Amino acid sequence: MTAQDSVNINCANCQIRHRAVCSQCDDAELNALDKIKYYKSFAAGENIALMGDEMDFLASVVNGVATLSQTLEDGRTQMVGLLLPSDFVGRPGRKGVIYDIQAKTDILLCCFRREPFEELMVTTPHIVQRLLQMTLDELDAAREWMLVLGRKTAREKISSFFAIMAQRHLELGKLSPADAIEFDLPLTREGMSDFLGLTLETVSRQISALKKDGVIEMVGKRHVCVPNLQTLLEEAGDDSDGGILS
Amino acid sequence: MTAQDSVNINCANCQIRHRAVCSQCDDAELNALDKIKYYKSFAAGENIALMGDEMDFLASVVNGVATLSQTLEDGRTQMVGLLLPSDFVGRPGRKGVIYDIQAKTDILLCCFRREPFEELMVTTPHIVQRLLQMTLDELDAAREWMLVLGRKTAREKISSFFAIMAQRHLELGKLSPADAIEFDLPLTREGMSDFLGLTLETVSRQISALKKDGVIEMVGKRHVCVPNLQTLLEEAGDDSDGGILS
DNA sequence: AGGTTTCTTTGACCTAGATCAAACAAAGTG
DNA sequence: CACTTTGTTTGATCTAGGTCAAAGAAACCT
Repeated sequence: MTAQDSVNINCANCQIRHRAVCSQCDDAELNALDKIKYYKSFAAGENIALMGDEMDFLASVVNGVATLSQTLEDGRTQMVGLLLPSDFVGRPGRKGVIYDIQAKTDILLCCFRREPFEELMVTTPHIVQRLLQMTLDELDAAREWMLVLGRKTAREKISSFFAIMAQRHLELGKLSPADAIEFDLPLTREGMSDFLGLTLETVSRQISALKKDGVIEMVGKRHVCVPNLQTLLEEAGDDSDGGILS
Repeated sequence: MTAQDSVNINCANCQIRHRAVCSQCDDAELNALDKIKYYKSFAAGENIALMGDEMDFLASVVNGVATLSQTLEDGRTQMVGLLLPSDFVGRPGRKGVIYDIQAKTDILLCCFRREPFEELMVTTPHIVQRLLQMTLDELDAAREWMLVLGRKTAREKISSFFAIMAQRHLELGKLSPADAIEFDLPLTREGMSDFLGLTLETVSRQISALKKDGVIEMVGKRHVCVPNLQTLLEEAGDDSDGGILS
């Protein structure tokens, strides 16, 4: 199932070229990155790395979805990051992995060998600068999520999650904000519960409730339609601006 | 009350010199920073900046404690950052403030004028590199905190908070890990409740419970003594390693 | 010293969401 | 195609932590 082969991408026509860690690089810098990169794919459900592992590469998500999560001894788990296309995987300067990193869909990574990448970081300011921007965005997103986890109700949590997915979709897509937005959920009910600090039963119940109230429509169990983003944002308590989450 | 005057610090004998954003700078770079810096102090309770403000400086906390927090329309608030000495304040590249930043104790900031600082970031890799490290640390801390907010019980939350404060104190101080650790809480019960996603009543009750169970001792309402860090860590559910939080 | 104001503790009660349980639905397997 | 596995929904019940209320206890006035 790992479509590890038949990968045929070059930076010039790469879909994440303008958002990823390489987005501020000039041709020479891109060339240097190209020399140390390789593609690697994982099937849905596969672990990319587990807590305690050593990871000898850093990577950009080209397509697909992965998650970062932490688990307590008794099994309670909290997702702490959702990695979407163009997001960066791994921490420069630290081989040891401190989260479980799991592919939630089939996923393709553009991997950089750690050693040479870290050397490039010293000599190539554009990479460090972009990485800093991306990390600051992730930090803002994490803080936005702390508000959700700490203070929102179950209904607001679910609404916030849908709102983020919808807005992500808006950014990437070509839709106008007034249109209905449709997308597939990248997570199961359990995945959402781990993201939101809820049980999967509560997730299911709240989705049913939002459906009943016409805030969302569902086609099957994974496909969501948001007829009115503003309504959803109000349910999320975000109101005016809408959450950030990079 | 603002001890704005009588500030007499130079980088050579600055207490946060080895941890702050300037810690990797050589003499020339430090000199450049020195030219664009000034000190500014705030009294306990004073707002350093509010959401929506424009901040025309970036800064390092020299001493004292400040918090970042977010508030929903109906007043529910969640603290999303605790700024301690050497921590960086403000986001390079974005003037607009998206959190409320409040001094919780009297605090002294080493401020850099935004424009020249951002120019220095382009020409001085050591600054960007250090800022990236610090931001990655903050991101790890934020993620650690997401686990606390999303999955821990009230008792575990309070224990986690005390554990972090205790460990912070260990790092800075000269104590051996086996000793009893003493420190002052930088937050009121309400402050802790905003940090932990609890009500202040629950915070108070859980502190009483931990006291009764001998996990902590209190002298007055602000001074904490942790006779055995390991016990506290077990209460926090962190067990083995203990939370990160930069 | 008396009087505010701010912070903290404790009690009584209630509710949002967890837990336990069961049925259902879809997808993969031999 | 029956059969297991995995994910989802819904119901019944329970409980951790929230809410409401009131009484301390410091700190800060004047």
